[in-house]
Amino acid sequence: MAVTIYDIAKTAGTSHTTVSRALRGNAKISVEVRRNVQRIAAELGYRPDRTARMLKSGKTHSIGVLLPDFANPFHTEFLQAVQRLCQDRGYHLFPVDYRNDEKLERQALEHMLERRCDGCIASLMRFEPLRDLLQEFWDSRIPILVAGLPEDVGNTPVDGYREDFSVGIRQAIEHLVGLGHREIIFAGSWHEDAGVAGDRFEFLQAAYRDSGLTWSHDRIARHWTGDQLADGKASARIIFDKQPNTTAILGANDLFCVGLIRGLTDMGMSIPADVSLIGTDDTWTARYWPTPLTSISQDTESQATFAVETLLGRLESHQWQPSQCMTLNSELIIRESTAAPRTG
Amino acid sequence: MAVTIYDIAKTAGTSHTTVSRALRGNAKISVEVRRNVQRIAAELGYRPDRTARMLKSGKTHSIGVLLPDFANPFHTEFLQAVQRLCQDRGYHLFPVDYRNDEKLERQALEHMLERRCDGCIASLMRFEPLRDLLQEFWDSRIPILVAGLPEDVGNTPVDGYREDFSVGIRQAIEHLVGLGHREIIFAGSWHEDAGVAGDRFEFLQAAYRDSGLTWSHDRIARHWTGDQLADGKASARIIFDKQPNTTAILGANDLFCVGLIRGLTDMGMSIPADVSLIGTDDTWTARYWPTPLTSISQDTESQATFAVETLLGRLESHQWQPSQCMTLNSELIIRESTAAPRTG
DNA sequence: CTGAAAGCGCTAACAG
DNA sequence: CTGTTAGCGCTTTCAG
Repeated sequence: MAVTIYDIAKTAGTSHTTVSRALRGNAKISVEVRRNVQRIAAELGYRPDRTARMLKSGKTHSIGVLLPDFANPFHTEFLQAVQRLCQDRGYHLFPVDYRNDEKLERQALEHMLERRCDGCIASLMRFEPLRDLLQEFWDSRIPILVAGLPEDVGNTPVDGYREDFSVGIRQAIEHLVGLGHREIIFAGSWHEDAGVAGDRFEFLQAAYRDSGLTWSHDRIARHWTGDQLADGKASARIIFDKQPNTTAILGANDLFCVGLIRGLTDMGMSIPADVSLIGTDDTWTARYWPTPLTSISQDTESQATFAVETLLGRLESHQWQPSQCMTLNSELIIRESTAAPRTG
Repeated sequence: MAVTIYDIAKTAGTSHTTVSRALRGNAKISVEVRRNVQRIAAELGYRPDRTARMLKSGKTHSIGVLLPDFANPFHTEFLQAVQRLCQDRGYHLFPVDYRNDEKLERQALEHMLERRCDGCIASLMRFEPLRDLLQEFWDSRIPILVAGLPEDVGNTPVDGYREDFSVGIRQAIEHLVGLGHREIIFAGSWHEDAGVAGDRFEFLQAAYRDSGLTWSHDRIARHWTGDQLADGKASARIIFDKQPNTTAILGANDLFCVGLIRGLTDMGMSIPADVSLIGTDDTWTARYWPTPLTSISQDTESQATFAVETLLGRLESHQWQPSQCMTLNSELIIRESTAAPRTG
């Protein structure tokens, strides 16, 4: 059916090996033979079969990128950054959206193992139940880099990075307290026992205390169905039903915030007049929102750079010793969604 | 390195053929042998090598999905819809974001050919310069389905669908004229000679005339750099510099509208008090925006369904006769971004 | 029901 | 510089 190097070899009157070499230009081949082969290949409409190449060479030149939700601008911005970095290095991306579904998440990881991706970058919901697969990646010598790696990975050998939200959260709380807020809620949509969000609570707690606020678990409003927009919208009511005195909210991610704003608006509240809001991630939604969102910013570009460099570094140097984890800083960007609370 | 069926065969004391059969469950294999093989495979941590499977069987079980911009919710919503439909049918998606870059677009298409995708769904910038590749897909018996197929595909054999914007645009113009608008601009960010947008102009023109408005090319404001958000933002000023009497704008896509709103807001204009705005695509941004956008809605779900059904239909039935093109209707959804123009 | 043998399209020693 | 030979890991006839 499709034309192969054998077809080219036949019409060129040479061996398929020569064709293979001529087409890729590495080896020493006489100029005329090369040109002739290339001409014939073009005439015949030859396309190399990558699946064959992969099998033979054991390299797929592809990096799997596992993300929870392509609808979330944070993840697509990250993906685009990764893509820009990879394409110059000759790697193709194999992006997978597991849509906040743990079953799909696991399947996707297994799929990457079976597809023999050269490497993998993954933003996981929960680290814990995937330890076995992560170990398998390591054993198969497929470097995998995990975004939002929890503090305690135990003896599971993985690379990764983690946001240090302590700074950003502290700045956020101080900013709000400075404006006069006392009733601040941290709201978001995450899985009950997600590791990442857990980390933030300690920072939160510390930040609250250091700013002279009393801490209690009521300060956290979690609502999870897997749909960030809907969860955000629903949260508006939930928060004010339980804590009617709330004057400021920290939203766990920008997509959730979009939903939250919708919910608040529907309740007749406006931002920042009735309630102050701080987003997290600082995606285009935060920047372009009619009332631009004050946000705790993650540096997507740095994350992507670290991820790609670490991954390709491992790939190209075959270093399999220590696993790396980088900590990145977060920072508060003040815009217009925060203001002094309504008095009285 | 990795464990193969030969390794399993050896420890199971059988042939690799039997192992292959036992593992997939299709062929007739005695229950005990099958169980034994499966147990050993699990113990050894066997993972089938998909690249080998692909090469041997000639099927990759993957559908390439080529899209211009993952940052645009319209495209990711489509992608997620396609994914939902494909996963039940046993196909994996291979999504590629060509980031509005014609060079990357072409490369990606070639890559799918070389990766031997079973099929392909593509939303292209311009049809014209890709005719040769589209023909190649057809010749290679790789069904490809093009979103936003132009009216005139000549003799290039491709499947596709196209939005019929005439209805939506007519409704939009009538809606605006009904509210009292006379100075309506169609604004967007598209490549100079993109085929799709061209279609809309005729509808536009007809719709303008039928509503008793005078038509001229000044009614169209095109600004293209490839970044929808930035283009939208910049367009606000451009539009009012040229046409200060504008009272309503039709935005070519939702991401562009987000930018446009930003630009308008920066100029101190509010929606719909100072200017009415109608979006296109009706993504979550339109629905969740603080002032929910009146939108010309494309039915993403229908598009995805048609795309997947047509593609898999071809794949499974090996029908290579007539190429199909479906026309889908658009419809105006009225929300809060449109109102009567300021009098005087 | 099971095994032996062939080969998917390509790359990579190893000889010439 | 070029050709011969041998697989990569798997599926698939074709005989037992």
